Amino acid sequence: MRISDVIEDFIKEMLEDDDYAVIQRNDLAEHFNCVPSQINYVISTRFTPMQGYYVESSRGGGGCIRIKKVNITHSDYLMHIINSIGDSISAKEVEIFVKNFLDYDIIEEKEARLIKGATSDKVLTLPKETKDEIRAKIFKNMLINLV
Amino acid sequence: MRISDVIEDFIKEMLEDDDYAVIQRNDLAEHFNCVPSQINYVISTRFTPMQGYYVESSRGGGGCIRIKKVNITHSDYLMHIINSIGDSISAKEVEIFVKNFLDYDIIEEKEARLIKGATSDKVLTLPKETKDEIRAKIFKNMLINLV
DNA sequence: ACTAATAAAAGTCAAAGAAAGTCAAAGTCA
DNA sequence: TGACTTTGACTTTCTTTGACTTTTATTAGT
Repeated sequence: MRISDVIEDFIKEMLEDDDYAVIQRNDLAEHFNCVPSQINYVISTRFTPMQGYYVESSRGGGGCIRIKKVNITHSDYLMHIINSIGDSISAKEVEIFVKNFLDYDIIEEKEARLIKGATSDKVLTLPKETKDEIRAKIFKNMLINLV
Repeated sequence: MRISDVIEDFIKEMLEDDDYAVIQRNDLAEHFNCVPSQINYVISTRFTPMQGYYVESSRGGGGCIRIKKVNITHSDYLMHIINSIGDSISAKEVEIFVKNFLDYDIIEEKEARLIKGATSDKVLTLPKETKDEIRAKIFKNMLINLV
């Protein structure tokens, strides 16, 4: 298992007990025996606003990073996602969304496979830009049907 | 015995014990003394969705390939449908299929909505022929992932 | 009490490293 | 000879690492 995944899980466990996960970057890095910037990497790839997290931090003595999971209803969350998706989206981005939907129990395994199946690169045999645009339309329209 | 068959058996044995077979391409290749891309060959010829497998992978440090055997329930019927669909299909035809699937309890309401959402005319904003071709690909790939 | 210097955080960014993916040429076998 | 298999060079994606920067708190000197 990747160190990034371990750190991700660690933070998510903290969030199960508490509303906020408050961490000190250097301590956490030392705890997991990695460089401090690895923590930034984890946060910027796994705790983004798109993924439903709110992150604050302060520097200097006693500085720390505060991570909060914003909890809204499933349908609000979906609407928020739908509105935030632009005219174009990559297969990878769809996958990240789907993973989150699964994590939040918004969809089930089978539905996840349907979404990925409908938006996969294999299937959308079109020039790059058209492909990402059509994918965005398909994805959004599927989500609307889940709300 | 071909090396591909040996690798195939090896993976299938893993799947007997576990739900998922998680492999690292390079390790496995080294283990069987072949080039890494041989693993891709095995997967793409013996572990396709049509054959009842679901494969995911991730690149980069710690990357791996996850292979899952999906439980095929209505597979015969679905396979028959998938094979009978040509290279092109209209939205209307998809709807008829979906209605039948619902009648026969092969899919659920939500899944039906996802399929229709992904294949609707308003979403596939492409020239007529391309549209019906892409729709056929999407529809078939969704069905494959439904088994 | 008020600076100035120092220390203690966190942030940034790009290079290096570690996987997996692709594709086409070459080989094999019925 | 045609379909399947093997091979390998090249590509793409993601993670890890580390040097350098910025911000903030603390402390020492007046």
